Amino acid sequence: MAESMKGLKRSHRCTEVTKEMAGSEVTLMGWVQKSRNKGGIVFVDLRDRSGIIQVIFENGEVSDEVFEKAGRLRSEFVIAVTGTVEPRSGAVNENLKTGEIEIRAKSLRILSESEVPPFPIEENSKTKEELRLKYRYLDLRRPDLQRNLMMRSKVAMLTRKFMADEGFLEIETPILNKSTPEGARDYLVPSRVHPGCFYALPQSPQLFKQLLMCSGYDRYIQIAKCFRDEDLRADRQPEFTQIDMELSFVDVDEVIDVNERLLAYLFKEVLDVDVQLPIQRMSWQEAMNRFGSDKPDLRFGMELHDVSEVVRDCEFAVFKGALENGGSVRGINAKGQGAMPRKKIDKLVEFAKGYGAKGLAYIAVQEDGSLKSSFAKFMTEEQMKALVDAMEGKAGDLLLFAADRNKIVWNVLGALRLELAGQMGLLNKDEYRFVWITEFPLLEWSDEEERFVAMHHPFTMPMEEDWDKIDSDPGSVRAKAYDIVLNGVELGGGSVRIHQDDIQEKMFEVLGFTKEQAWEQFGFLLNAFKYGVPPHAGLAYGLDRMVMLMAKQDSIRDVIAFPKVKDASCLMTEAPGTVDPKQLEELGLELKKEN
RNA sequence: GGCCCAGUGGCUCAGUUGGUUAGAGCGCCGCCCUGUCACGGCGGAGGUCGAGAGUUCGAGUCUCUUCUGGGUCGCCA
Repeated sequence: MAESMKGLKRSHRCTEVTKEMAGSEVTLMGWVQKSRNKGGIVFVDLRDRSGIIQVIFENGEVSDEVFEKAGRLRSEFVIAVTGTVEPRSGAVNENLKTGEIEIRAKSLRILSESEVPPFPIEENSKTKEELRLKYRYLDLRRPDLQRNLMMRSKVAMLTRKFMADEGFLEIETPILNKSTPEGARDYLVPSRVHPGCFYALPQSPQLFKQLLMCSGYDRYIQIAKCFRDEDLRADRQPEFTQIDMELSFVDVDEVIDVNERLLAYLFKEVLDVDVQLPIQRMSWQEAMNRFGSDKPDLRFGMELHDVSEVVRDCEFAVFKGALENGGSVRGINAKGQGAMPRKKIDKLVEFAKGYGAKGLAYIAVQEDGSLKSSFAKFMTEEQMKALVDAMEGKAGDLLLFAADRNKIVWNVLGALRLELAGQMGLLNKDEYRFVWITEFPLLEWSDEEERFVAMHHPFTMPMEEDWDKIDSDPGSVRAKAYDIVLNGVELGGGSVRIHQDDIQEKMFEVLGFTKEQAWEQFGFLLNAFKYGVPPHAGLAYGLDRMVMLMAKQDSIRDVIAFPKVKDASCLMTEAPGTVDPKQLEELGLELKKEN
């Protein structure tokens, strides 16, 4: 029978009780982590979000009624205990923050009983995620998830504080918006009042924050929920949270400056980690050439080497073909992996094929300096030696090569580099290596759409020095766009926005919009720009990813209270669900009959 | 949409070349225990081996289909 807490008031959380409070009376409330009944004395580990403290019920010291009740306690019962703080008369428990003290109970109320939970409520759970997500409210009781969510709260709180001190205003933007076709798929919400019309949930507050700049709010921030109807990953959820900001009258450096100081502040306050400022900057081109990725993990080396010139005259058809088609041959050097068994190398080849490679060439430099290679027979001895030298290959190294179009070569070697680093144990979660990636291409060719698409978004400012090439060589125009990358994860990104209507019109033209289409989609923004628009720029972080890295987790699900699974459903609520036909009728919707 | 991994008591797992009645640890239930904290002792309950079909004298084990979860490619301005 659940008891009332009438007349009781919690005095402390469990680990707020200290040994200096010995002798005083406290009232604690929480969950029974564990009870150890010794017959004449009952030990109860009491848990709340702060941690655990031991409570003792001693026969004779408490009333028979209380002692009998204490004997009935089971895991996850919710109880209220009033008692005296005492230094432990038994052994100290080094594993507990409160290990030197205990509460000698005087009274006990069972506020709520509990069935046996379907999995143990404990740190470092080995329970399958499927089950944990079905009972997420129990999973969230576990100390590691509680720490993650408390850290997340702290990051959000500190961000607001820092940005407020920097003169930013927190302004909310709408959730029900107009759909725009560029970019990710929208989540749509049917309109009851306008049958056949739909709102779209925001993929980001992009256009609204630009309008706020037009309206003179010169520094805006929002911790904003965003929605994208795309397939999930360990670091992608259909709904996620951005720390979104926009600034007026600034160029790239000022955005970077305030954000570097924000990052340094957050990492110092939350993790006591010192971020060295300024954070390193690297152009997109350099990142691709050196790391095969626009989000390079700088915690380790294993950089790409372009060996196209070294192998230009060789007879190996794979290399020759790639070079003749305007591609390149590049390699990475996996130090000390020269003895890797053939089977494992074959697995790497398969791995590379998953990223578009047709194959993977390798040279294993043996301890005696001799070479084991998949393509030596097509090469002269001098060519092989030159290649090994170009790769800085030493005895015991494994050299891996990809030859194809640049995009594929980068993609393959970038992925391979990370895979090998993982296998070689080079990824230290305690190390935080930031880098700004700058000078992104403005446009990217889409084979599917057979046109250029915006790499960032259509409002991104091109670099002045490249603008004259917008007609002759659009692919070579760089943008005033920047990403902040941490340990190989894209933490955030942003750009300087176009505020000149002639440049904006040209952008739409290059992207294949007719004037009518552009006005149909973005008319409100283009109109706003007619009435005095300040130069502005902004940036948005993935808050979930940031907290994931800070909490040293591998998935953003571990820093989101109620995440969705791979098919975007919720195992706990079973959303999405069907709706009553009446609701559909009201919305003017009819479902297609399934065959 | 493609590829890869996993699914065996409540939880985590083992289960040999297909062969008796499918095991272990933890948890759970009962009894005992006044200094435990991975408490201890004694006893006990609990399994359509994710589902379906097939091969076979015989399937947890082999084949096919399917479901669920995870990773990833495509996708994610």
